[in-house]
Amino acid sequence: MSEEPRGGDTADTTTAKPPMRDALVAAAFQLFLERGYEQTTVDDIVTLAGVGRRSFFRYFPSKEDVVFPDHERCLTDMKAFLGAGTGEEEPVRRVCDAARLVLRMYAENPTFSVQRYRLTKKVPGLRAYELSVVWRYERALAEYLRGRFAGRPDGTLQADVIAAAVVAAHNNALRSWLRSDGQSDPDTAVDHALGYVQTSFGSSPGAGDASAAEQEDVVVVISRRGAPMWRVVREIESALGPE
Amino acid sequence: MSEEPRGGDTADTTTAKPPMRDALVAAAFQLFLERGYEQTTVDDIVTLAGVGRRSFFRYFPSKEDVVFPDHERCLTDMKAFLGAGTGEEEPVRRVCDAARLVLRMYAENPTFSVQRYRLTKKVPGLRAYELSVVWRYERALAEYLRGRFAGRPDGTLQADVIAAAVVAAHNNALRSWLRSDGQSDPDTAVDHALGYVQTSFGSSPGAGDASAAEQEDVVVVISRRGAPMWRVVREIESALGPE
DNA sequence: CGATCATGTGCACTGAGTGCCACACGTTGC
DNA sequence: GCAACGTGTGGCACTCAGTGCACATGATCG
Repeated sequence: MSEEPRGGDTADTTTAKPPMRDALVAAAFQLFLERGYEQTTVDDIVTLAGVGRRSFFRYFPSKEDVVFPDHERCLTDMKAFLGAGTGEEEPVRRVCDAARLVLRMYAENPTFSVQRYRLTKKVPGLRAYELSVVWRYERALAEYLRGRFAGRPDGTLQADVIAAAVVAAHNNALRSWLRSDGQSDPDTAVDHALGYVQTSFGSSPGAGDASAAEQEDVVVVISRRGAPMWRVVREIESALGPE
Repeated sequence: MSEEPRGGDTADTTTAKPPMRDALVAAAFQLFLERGYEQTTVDDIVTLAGVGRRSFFRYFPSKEDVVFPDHERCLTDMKAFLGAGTGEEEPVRRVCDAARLVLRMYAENPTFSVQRYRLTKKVPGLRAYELSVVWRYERALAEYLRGRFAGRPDGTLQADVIAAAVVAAHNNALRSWLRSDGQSDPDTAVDHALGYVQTSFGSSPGAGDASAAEQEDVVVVISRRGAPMWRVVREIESALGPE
């Protein structure tokens, strides 16, 4: 695999630390692909990488972590992105943009992402671990939305549901891209999927995004006699657009 | 795991239970509660239960499984419920009803559910395992919706998103009930949460359920010029009434 | 020079999970 | 009665993931 795409040892502060870490990832994936994940022991990895067994667990807290080497950084980036807002953005749109950060990470190394996808699809243990990774993204989005929806009735409920919907839509598009071996265009697929979520939860998906703007904006408003007026107003408000 | 032969020979699937399995669950929870999950070894459990170590793994494929002894049966029930429909039901409403089966299982043993909730909240390993359990429910709902949405454009996308939203809403209500030590009313909370999902995805939540019928029947319909007509029709149809 | 710190290694240990075999039963058949 | 069975159970012995601890190196700093 790619032994060390980043050239200089004197690189930026974020990512240029460990040569050994990358060597372990490369050795691990080589063995995983040629003989399977469960058939590969940590000892096999470290002997191929030429390092001590103890060093493996210094870089990766578990054997599964070597399969997702960059998710920790991506989660940090997502939290930073969500925390860097002015607090005036449309919340649903904001979490959709945050989800796109994950797609960007996958799209940076298509071949690596596809290989990992095939692994996680086959190995139940890796699928379970991936779930816990995805769950942390979802929690980050939900926590952000909870903050933005504070005071709103059912704020935490809406935050949890929308976060789950955003993650599901993102993963749906991401998986279809991975299934195409990275041949299709991931960005338009994710835009389309997230557009569906935005329309479902009553915010116009467009506003600067031409591809999604023309697709669908249908919300049916029927108010039964006796329905609380504050709810009618809220639905209309949220249906009409970005706050 | 479940050695239940398909098709009830005696009573239905709930009551044909090995005594040893229950003894193991009881012993395990006693130790988990008094000294913690990670501080309890499988040897501790089997010695307290008075059985051999090997028998533990005969009934539970892993140590985590003893914490969720009845989810396998519940998942089977959910799949059976989804498969038993006539194919004419309103799909979103159907998966909401399926999700209520999970709530029912939790509500059957409130004290047990609350104890387990406290455990999973504290132990990261159990949280991860719970995620894989919840994921299987979500996949069951999504697969059902994919079948119902077959042929529809973006059918799988809508299926995945709605399934995720239903699970998130259900879990939101379930957790608030668990946090109240089982004192609040779980059914109304779940009805309310699922009602939010149903309105978000364009189907009236009421229709036969009196408690939910009077609470909210407000759907705002705004159709942008150029929106596909089939979607407008579908939204109006589903918003207007019982399937 | 010694002191400190960071990074990598070796070793022994715990504990989960598995494979294999033996034993205790209950039943059926002769 | 005994023999042949299938089933549930217990008892090792083993692999492997993960941890704690001590030790070795090298660099920097006083």
